[in-house]
Amino acid sequence: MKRSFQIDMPKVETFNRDLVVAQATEVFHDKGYNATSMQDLVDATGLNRSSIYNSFGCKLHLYLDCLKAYQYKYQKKNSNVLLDAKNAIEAIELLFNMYLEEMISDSNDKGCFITNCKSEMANHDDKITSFLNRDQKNTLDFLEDLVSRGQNQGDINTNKIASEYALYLFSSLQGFRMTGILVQDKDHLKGIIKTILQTLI
Amino acid sequence: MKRSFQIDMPKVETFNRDLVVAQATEVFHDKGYNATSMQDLVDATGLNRSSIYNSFGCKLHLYLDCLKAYQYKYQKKNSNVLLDAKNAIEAIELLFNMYLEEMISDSNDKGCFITNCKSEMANHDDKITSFLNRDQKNTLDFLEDLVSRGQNQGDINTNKIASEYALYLFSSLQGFRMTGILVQDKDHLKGIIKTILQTLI
DNA sequence: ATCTATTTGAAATGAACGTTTCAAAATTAA
DNA sequence: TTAATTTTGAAACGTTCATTTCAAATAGAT
Repeated sequence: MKRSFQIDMPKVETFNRDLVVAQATEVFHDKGYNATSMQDLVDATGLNRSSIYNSFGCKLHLYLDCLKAYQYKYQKKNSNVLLDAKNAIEAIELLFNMYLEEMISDSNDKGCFITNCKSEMANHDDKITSFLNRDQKNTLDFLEDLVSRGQNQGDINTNKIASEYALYLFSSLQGFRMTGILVQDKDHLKGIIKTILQTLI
Repeated sequence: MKRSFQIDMPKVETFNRDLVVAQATEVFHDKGYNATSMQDLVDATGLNRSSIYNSFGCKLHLYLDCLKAYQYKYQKKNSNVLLDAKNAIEAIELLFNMYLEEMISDSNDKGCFITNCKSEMANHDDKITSFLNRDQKNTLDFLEDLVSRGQNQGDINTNKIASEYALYLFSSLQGFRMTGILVQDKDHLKGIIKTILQTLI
């Protein structure tokens, strides 16, 4: 722990914490939690085994840190997408397209890290389940706000209330990213996006 | 192996293979492949450790047998749904409703066993990946046929070709079952189904 | 240089892992 | 009964697991 208020300031964490988390995330995302060994993490981060335990506590805690970093990264990406969109429906399309590009640029797509976590660990560990529920709520709020603005501005229909469309989009996004694990054809994936959006227009 | 043509017919497999697979499936489905230990399977099946190896080869082979049994079970369920539907769109609705009922009847829904397998193991083991690709093709063919009939009979629109709608439904179904892991509100889930189907009408 | 805290290396912990082994028990057809 | 085969029990295999330990090395601040 850094304690900058202290008078003595001896050796300080030298490694880049964010980088280490990013390296660990890559392994966890690829292999899943249970198939990832501590040795895998030592190899991927270049950190000493003891250092990992000193700095992150345990395997599960490091995993949670990776989940949070991934969540933060994509929350930023999602927000940035909004800046490039002239309206809500285009924002949603850009959102799906962002994931599409990531999916096809990775020849062996691994799906969404958080969705994989849900599939592997939801309702098994309390901290994980809480994280997943919070992430779901965040995403739904983000989408509901987006749909709401689209409905106010007239580019999204008002057949259903914003929260209902938000849940539909949340569900669709998960399915889309699951599908991308085995379907790598860009046109096919584009077709899914178009069909998903059709309902909102 | 049973060899009924043999002259001598000594002790024959006594346990119920289908039952054992069903019991193993429950554990694999709940915990996933990697978190399931051989001891878990011994406990769940009541079989001796050696008997499992004699009869199923190895953990992965038993897992594959479970996947195949699950696949077969739901292929039958899907086919049966068609018998109760007066047209294609209703068949698709009944299909989603069948999953909905299963999801809410299980207070801790575990999602689709095969989708969880994809999330955990796709592109890691060749036999698993082959199974998943075959299952995907089966499902897409089933859905395409269904959509095609709906389009011929007029209850599904022809804005997109049947294969495109099939992929959309495949993706939507995966997302729907992923969503059900944490969303247990029946009305919310019903809303997703309605929205998914809206596009086809 | 000295104090303080971090990082490292390497070994050790004990438990759990998937899998194998094999003799004894069980079962059934001949 | 005898012969054939499966099932069982229990132990053992060697490996890997997550985690701990601790002395030595390192480095910033005084």
